[in-house]
Amino acid sequence: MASGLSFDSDPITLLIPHKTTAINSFSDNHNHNHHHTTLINNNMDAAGHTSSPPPTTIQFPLNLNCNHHHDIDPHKRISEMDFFADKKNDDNDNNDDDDNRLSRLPVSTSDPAAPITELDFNINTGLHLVTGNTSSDQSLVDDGISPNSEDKRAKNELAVAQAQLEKMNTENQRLREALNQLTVNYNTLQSHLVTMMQQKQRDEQQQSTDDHHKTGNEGGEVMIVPRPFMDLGLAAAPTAVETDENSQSSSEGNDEDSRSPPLHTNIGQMEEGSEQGSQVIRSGSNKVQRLSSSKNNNTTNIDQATEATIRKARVSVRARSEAPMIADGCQWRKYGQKMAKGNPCPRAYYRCTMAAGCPVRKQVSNYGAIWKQVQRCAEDRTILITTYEGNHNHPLPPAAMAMASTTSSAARMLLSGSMPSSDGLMNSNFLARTFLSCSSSMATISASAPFPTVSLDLTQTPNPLQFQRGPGQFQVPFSNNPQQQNFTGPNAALLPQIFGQALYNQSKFSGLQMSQDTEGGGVPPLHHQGASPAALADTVTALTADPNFSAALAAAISSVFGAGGGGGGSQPNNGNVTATNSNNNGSATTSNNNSHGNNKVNNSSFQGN
DNA sequence: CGAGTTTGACCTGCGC
DNA sequence: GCGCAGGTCAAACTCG
Repeated sequence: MASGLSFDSDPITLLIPHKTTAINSFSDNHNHNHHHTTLINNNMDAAGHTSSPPPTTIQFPLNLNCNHHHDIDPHKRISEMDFFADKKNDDNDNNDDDDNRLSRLPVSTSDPAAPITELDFNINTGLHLVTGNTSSDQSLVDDGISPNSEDKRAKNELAVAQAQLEKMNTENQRLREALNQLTVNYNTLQSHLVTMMQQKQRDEQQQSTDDHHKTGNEGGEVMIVPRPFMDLGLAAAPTAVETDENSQSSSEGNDEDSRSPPLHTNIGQMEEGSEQGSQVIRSGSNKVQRLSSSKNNNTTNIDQATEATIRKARVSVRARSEAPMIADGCQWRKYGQKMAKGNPCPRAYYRCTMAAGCPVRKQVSNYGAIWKQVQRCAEDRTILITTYEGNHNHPLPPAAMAMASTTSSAARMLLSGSMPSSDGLMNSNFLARTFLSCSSSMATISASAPFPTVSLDLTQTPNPLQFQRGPGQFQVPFSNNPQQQNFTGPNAALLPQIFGQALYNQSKFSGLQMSQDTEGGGVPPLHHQGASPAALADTVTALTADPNFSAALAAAISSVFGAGGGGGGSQPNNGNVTATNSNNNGSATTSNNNSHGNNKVNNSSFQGN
């Protein structure tokens, strides 16, 4: 089992020391690979012979010790011989050999009679008989009237039985593999089915949307969101691909082009700019609200409403940082600022500028939100709430992708509950589940108005011991941007890498889970690709059940976010990942302005973009 | 001069 | 219907 859950060089390797705890927590449920651990515990408990509660574990040492032929205890011998006896008796019914039956009795029952001693010895080394006995028996048979003829015959039978056993084992193995393969195929088909159903649903919605769009252009009042650009809930790779056709179909009469050059490959602004002849394309989100609330009362109201709800799903990341904005790997441009009621700090509105028309927006507010929620002290200005909304319609750097995947997965999980990850985003889904499973105080879901929101609270103070973990644990790859290595100490810029690392680890973990299932033999792999949400949840739960995991994860992230709070933010980096000196004025209301060198808000220096 | 930010005004939805 | 609050726009402003 220890080898089965080996995390190799992953930072999550830190789980290993606590693995036994986790193992014991769920080994009782479904993993037979853990019986070795259980066996050890039983043996330890067996010193008193009374403290081993479950009698079921008694059977497993027999299987586990099967490789040690010299350690066969009487129980094992009996069980094996009984098994042979049954088989032989079945065979003897056809062979009608009375002598064999008679000679077999002592063998099968391992009768402690005298003749059995030698036979017993042979049995103990019986595995060698499979290959060696035939020839030796023949040589013995050449003796003709040897007094040991019955023994020879018995050995011969034993060899045959042994061969049969091996054959059966082989076939059993083959069947097991077939079962595994079948299960995998089943899961794959199920995923395809779900994908196709979703695709069909989207197509239908798209069709109705196009109809609405046409009528909206005619009437000049209906604003249609063509496709889930801002789809946090159903963000998937195909979305970006499908964007093109949607954009082309909806690009007509788009006034958005007046502000930004037409870019038909990234037409996220179509989402907002469907109103023909409208002077100003305002309030994209409001349009979405309009879409969901009043305008679409034709056929697919429920679906539209659902999709609108999905579209408006938000992911709020609450972190502790002195920087005015966390670095999530994207370029942002501030387009507004508003004083929120009851919030002493204004809320800043950002729009993704990595691609023209990217619909992703985010709101950044300081402690105000928490102030409003729990009346926190005003000194706690390190609390930063970043709310993401929308889905990028362009390629993202790895760091940004990690964050985007995390947020979108969290939103998807919020909206879909246990939707199987048929879209290949199971990894991020896993991470989201991980986050949401880590702690109830770490992740909260607010389905209340106005929009369903997943809040990832990364402000929880982790276990201080987690910070003492050695290098290599939660190691953050800086290779994406060598310039970042100039930073000393943790930095908010590391967050995407953390997420990405977690994603990477998660993918490896899923792979391990797979192999574990296939090799365990006891548990059919029913949840390889997240096809079984419950099983996946079990896995996540098993992983996150270890408080050290959540603590370590929170520690890593909090250490990233809390760079400023912990004194690591000596430099006025202010969350700008770029290695250039971002002369952020430190104002709480204006974030990342005038980042000289690269005028983008942040994170623009990722390689390869 | 270009790019990004600031900030007042505007729009919209919602509750009373 | 009115007022409030959230969200957005765009002219003005800042900065390199």
